[in-house]
Amino acid sequence: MNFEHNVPIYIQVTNDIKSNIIKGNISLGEKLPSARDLALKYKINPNTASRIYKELEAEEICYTKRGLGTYITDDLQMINRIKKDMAKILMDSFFIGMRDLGFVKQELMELIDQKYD
Amino acid sequence: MNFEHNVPIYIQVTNDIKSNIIKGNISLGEKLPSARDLALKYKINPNTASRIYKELEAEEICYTKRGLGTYITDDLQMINRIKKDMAKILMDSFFIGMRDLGFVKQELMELIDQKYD
Amino acid sequence: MNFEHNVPIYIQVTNDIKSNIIKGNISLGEKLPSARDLALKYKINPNTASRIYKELEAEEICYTKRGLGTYITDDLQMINRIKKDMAKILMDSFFIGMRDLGFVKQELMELIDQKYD
Amino acid sequence: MNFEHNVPIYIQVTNDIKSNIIKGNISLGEKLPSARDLALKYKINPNTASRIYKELEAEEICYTKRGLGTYITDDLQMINRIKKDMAKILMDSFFIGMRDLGFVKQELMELIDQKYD
DNA sequence: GTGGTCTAGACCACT
DNA sequence: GTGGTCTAGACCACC
Repeated sequence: MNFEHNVPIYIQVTNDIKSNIIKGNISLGEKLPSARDLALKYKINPNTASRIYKELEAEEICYTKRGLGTYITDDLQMINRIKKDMAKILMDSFFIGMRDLGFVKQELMELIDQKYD
Repeated sequence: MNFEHNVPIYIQVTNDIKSNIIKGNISLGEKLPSARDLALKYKINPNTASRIYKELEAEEICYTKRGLGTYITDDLQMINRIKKDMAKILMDSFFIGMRDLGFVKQELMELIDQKYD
Repeated sequence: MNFEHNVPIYIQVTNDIKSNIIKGNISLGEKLPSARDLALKYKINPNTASRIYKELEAEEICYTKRGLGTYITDDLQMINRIKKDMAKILMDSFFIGMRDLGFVKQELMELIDQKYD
Repeated sequence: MNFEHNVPIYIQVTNDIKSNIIKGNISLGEKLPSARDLALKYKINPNTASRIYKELEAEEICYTKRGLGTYITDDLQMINRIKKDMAKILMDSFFIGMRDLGFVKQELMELIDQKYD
């Protein structure tokens, strides 16, 4: 994974994991790699890896069994919730930003058409 | 203007000024307020105001006449350039983000429809 | 039994066993299940079960007969001792905590009244 | 401040700050010491101090102005909220614990009386 | 000067 | 072996 400058690594990895959950690459209830292994996988510091799991825990996406590891929540609604949340953030900044630039509905439709050609 | 947490004030004000240029609220060649007045207008620190003008100058959106003040470039193409640049940044993060969340073209079209109802 | 996150399982089970002794669900001199059976009963790791008996032994609440199993002490004063110890710990953290929050005697009395309605 | 063993320093300091807010030693809207100064005051590592402010932010007790410092929320209801939250945690563990030990209402009343003599 | 992030490494409790 | 906490120190962006 190549990290963007200007946006914290722990945010980028957190989002990557969330995307993988949404896309089904990671299943509900699944055990995540240990913080140390996650650090190796993404070539980051183990402390940063811990922070990522802490972040995911704060969002109730995973939980931790002491001494055993970190697991994805098996709450069925969680996936929809984070998909909705992440989409909302993306859409809000996009639509508000484009509106401020003077774009109207028709133009946005055309931009999407171009994008998918 | 209400500032977002987590995104630098100087970026937010810079974008606000750019939007106003694009929307025609600020005209080509127009004189901008002094850094001190800008600070009062946006209720920000004067140092931050200076930085905003530095930023706008670096992007060749305005220029300084010594002893007279800061003026918007009167280059007609500038407006299209910044509109295109800002739109590109918004679209890239939007489309990449939504694609990572598994959204496809059809769904994006529907979201726009909903948004404009 | 549902375990609290953030508090060690071995502490929670230890307290549960102590409570059962105090409430008379477990009698003086009674034989406790083997560590393996305790693990099954509470759905915990056998190592954790061993640790629980070690803990109880350290507090002189039970003792081990080699080859026979683990037995509750038949010291009559033990029950009062652990009841008093556990109550003291609960009360100290409660009273100190509530005092730090600015609660006074009268308010505590009222809270208890509400609690028992 | 003397720290308890077994409970994270950052939790203890967080609670200390919360108590001070509740008791009125810290006012709404007040600027908190910089993370570095907090570290000096409590004789802890600056990183631990940062973590404390992050914790308080997550609970919406304070917020941070970039480059300026950390400030107590000026939400009037915040004080009642955290007072209620902290009291609830204390009371739950107290009442459940005491009930498990077989104490009844009358006995709790008497214990409070003794405590305040 | 202020907070934010990241790395490095140590120690501990829990399973 | 697993996560949790803490220290130490560095670098950066922001005001």
